[in-house]
Amino acid sequence: MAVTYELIKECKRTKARLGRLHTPHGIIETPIFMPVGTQATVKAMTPEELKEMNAQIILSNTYHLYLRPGADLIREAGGLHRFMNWYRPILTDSGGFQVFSLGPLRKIGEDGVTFKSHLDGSTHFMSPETSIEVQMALGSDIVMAFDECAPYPSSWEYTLAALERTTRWAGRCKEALKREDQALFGIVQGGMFKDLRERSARELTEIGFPGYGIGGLSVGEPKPLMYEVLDFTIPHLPVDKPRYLMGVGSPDCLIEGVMRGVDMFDCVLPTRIARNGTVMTSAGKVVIKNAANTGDFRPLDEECSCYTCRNYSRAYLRHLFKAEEILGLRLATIHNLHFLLTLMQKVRQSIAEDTLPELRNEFFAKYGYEKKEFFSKIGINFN
RNA sequence: GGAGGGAUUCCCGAGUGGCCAAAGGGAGCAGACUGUAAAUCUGCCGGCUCCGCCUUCGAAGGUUCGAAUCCUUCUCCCUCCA
Repeated sequence: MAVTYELIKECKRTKARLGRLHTPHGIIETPIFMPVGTQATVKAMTPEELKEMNAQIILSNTYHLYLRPGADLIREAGGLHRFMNWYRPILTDSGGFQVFSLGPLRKIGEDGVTFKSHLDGSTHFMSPETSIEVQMALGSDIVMAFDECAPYPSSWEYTLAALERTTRWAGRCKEALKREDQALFGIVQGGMFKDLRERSARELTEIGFPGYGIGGLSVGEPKPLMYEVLDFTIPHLPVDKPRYLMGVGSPDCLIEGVMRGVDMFDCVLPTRIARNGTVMTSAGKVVIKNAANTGDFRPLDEECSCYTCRNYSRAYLRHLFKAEEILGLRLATIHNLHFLLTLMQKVRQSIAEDTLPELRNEFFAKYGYEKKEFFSKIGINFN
């Protein structure tokens, strides 16, 4: 098998696990956060920068690369790793999420999905088979099944239909994948419904995959609901396979997810909010452009050891964002990715030491989540 | 010396008798962003005892029920002709 999961340790106090994922391009320590590089680039980052912050694996996207530059070109380039000069593991999303996010531009059928390109309006068809075909051309280490991510909220009936289709498509994906150096992960759907999540997990594990994505979450539902779904979904997934919670990346959700048995996460959040001028720090979010940072010559986060925090001040970052200098985006992106990657490093360490609950409580207290939840309950919202 | 044009809320700039606290930008302030149609989007942006009132459109005076808009004088700026 191309990708195998080695379970190293199960936390004594939570459902967290310490593991290793063996892939053709190297070993990944789990739990892990995977930066997203949709268009064969983690926006604003060079591979060297990603390596410096210890990114172990990155994501890319089948739908976007299929549209541009096209699968043939990447095959000709010698695969995605060579094309983008990243030789560590790559996971490719199937385009399933675009079925959700490009809502008005697509039509779902049993055979596959007809998309209108967001680039030029041209019509394209993507099925489980074509998604896998493109992903084989890309040559990613982990290939995701082509699924249907239902929006939130959706009815039980609609969610059931999407889940059943996702299961059938997962089977077709497995049939279609021929390369032995790639591993296919199935994706559990089922919305917020316990019976449907269980059903999806059961059907997929019957087919059998080297890993399982948990999809259809972080689509607008409240966080406690997402945690609840994780609580009743993960016990139905095999212990000896990695679980990948798709699209989740706020620090609190990462910790809560790990405590519920999630091994892998990906999210555009750190890179996107960085470009939009928000950084994550151990004391909570900081909007860089805020007037309060004008004369603040401290680093973004005094506890952070990233390139940005080692060399630059809040005042400088604020200046760069105000002046719309491209370096600002880069420095903020470096920081945010480093922040989450380091957080996951600490999480792994705390699992090893059986101190994850303490880490969680300390982190939340300092980051300000407990406080925020309290104030939002009494109707006050602040950053 | 002569002819003409112009001065609008932090900046640029619409508005030429009532629907104007005054379009639209910009700046400023604050917020959102979770398998990336995102270096994007949203809100606020004269003051107050805020369903109403007060102050404001170079200055002063005037016409009018009513003026940023019309008239008079003044100040400053710009263009052109000598």
